[in-house]
Amino acid sequence: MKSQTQKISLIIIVGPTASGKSALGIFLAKEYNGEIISADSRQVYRHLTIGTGKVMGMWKRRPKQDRGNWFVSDGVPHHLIDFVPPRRHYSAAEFCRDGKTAIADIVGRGKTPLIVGGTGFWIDTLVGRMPIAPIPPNTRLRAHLARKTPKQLFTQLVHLDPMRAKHIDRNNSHRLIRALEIAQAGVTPPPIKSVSPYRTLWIGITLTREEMRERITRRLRHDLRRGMVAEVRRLHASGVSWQRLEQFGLEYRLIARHLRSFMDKKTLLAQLERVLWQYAKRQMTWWRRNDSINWISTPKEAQRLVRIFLATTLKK
RNA sequence: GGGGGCAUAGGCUCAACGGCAAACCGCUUCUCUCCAAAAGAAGAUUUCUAGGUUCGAAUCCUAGUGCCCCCG
Repeated sequence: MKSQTQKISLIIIVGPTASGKSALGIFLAKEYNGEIISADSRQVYRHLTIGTGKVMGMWKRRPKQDRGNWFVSDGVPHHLIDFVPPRRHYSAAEFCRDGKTAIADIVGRGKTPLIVGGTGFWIDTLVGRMPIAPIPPNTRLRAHLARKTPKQLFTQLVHLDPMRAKHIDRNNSHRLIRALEIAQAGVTPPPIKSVSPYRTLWIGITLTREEMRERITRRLRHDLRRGMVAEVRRLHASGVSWQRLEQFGLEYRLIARHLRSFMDKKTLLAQLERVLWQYAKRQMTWWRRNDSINWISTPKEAQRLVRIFLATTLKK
């Protein structure tokens, strides 16, 4: 049993798309008796496999008398991956909640949790860098507000929650609607800064621009050869709407358009490269302002950081 | 060989009575309190070339160059 005052140690691996996060995660998990919590807003969905770059894995019965199954890749259990039906929505708040449970579960069995993934926002909510309001989505309200212009939404927010209105992006309907949702619930949002219950080691994979481009292209070619287009066709055939595929973004959005003949194969390839590149840059923009990240370029550097990190835990 | 048309940013996109050269996409950078692979913001970059007319030219005139079309 850990003492109440001792924080749980977390290893977090981030990096732009196709940078090799998953492989590094598995490598470190094997090396240091870890289990992986995937932090990827698309890999949570079942049947989104090739397009999300999900690791190859199998659902296996959990050992001992433990209930349920888990997703195992290369002998390493992965949590919060491949478990949500594609037609259902899974939010950052749910990830935050489920992630905490998963961490407790892993630590409870004496293992080290490694959070690995490309969705920076989700990771930040999980580790307490970015608190979120415990107000569930209100579909009816959202549908109602969706018809208003950002200007109208902003005006409403000024009345309901002037503090929030002060800082919000007044052109961004998504954010305005969510802010109104929270305001209507009559709950004061959590403080900007909260104390994290975790002790964290952030590891970020850096690549030169050329390397990033190369990896994206290579991975894209590989995924197309593996049948990424067929995967999207299958999803739609099984009842996932074009609209839903559109929401998934990137590969799913563009391939869905291709399947509806909005663009030919050549255009598709060019567009895919483009949006993946843009995505990778957006990811980097998110992490660039996180000073805690140790940027590394080889597994050896990561290994060294982890060794030191875990050694200092034991001393305490 | 003869006739006609077109030429505006990185772009098989595209606007501008002779009066501040716009838009869209891309590019660069940024934002982020439940759609985050989402959504939003800011910025850089342009009138084919050489002359002429004019207070003033992307716009009118002349020539050149390139592309397209028609007639032989």
